[in-house]
Amino acid sequence: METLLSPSEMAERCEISIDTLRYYEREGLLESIERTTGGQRRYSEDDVAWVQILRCLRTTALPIREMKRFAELVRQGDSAIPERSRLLTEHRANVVAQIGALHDALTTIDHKIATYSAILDGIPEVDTVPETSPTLRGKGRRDASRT
Amino acid sequence: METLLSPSEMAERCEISIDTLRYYEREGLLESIERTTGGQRRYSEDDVAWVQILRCLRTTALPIREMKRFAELVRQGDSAIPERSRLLTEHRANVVAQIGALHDALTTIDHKIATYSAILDGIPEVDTVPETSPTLRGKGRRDASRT
DNA sequence: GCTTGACCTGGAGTGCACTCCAGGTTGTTC
DNA sequence: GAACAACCTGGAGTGCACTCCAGGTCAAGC
Repeated sequence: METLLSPSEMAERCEISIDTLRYYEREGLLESIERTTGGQRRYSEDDVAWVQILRCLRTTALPIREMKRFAELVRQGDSAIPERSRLLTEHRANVVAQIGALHDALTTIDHKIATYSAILDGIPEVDTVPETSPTLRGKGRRDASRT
Repeated sequence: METLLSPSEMAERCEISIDTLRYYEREGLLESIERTTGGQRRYSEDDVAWVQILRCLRTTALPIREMKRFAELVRQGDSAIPERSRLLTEHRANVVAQIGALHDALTTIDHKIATYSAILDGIPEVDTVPETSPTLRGKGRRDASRT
């Protein structure tokens, strides 16, 4: 009753290329994929779930090397759950840090965009320290924003 | 009165390697860096500010190719502000998408960690659909979590 | 049973963003 | 003025995560 997926179906389902699927298998991230008598791969729903975890980890920039380690721990069964938990918890901190860094960058980008809008709206020098005298500084600069 | 920084000072200040600084210069991301009479680089505060923008863009995965385009637009002065604004606004959407993807991944990771904790605490089968009968399914599986 | 598209393998190639190196020059400190 | 670290250039090398390729096999429709 279980539906098995051909490579192209699997690729579409997981939003990943067939080549990447084979690459992951070669690297040992994917194992014991069923085959037809002719030797063609057939992926199960469990395989889909596992690839989705792999994708989640890749999205969050876990290196393939670490994903291999995780896959190895999964192979070891329940006895390796504490170690798997430790690995994911450590990685979680990285993800939180990444989100933080992106938030900071977003603030910078928003500030820059706001500065551009201000300049386009004719409000002068929003991005720079106001000059205390009308003296022209900075090598005779003419532009409202250097960047 | 302006303090100029040596390459190593600049590297430390911007948290970037000297090699990367030179690489950026070669690629045209950094321009008209001052030199001593002997030919050694001296970086200004403006250079620091610009490198910090570059770093912000790299943090958010803007490709070097796009950063070059942005640098080119900056070189063109105020007339290119609408285009710069457009570029950053487009990129902003990517950053927001990245943050969203990381949030989703974080949810998945947290769920996984919670499952592990539940297993370690002895609560069975939290990660899977409860069985309607005590029949053992899934190829005689013995582990509480497949992944 | 023939066509045609999907799939197989091992291995080579790609793009990106650095990173390192050799061989020489500069600048600071004693 | 000698020693020695920091710097210079052009170019080669690296690590990562795919991605592509050649040459052959499989399977579904007509």
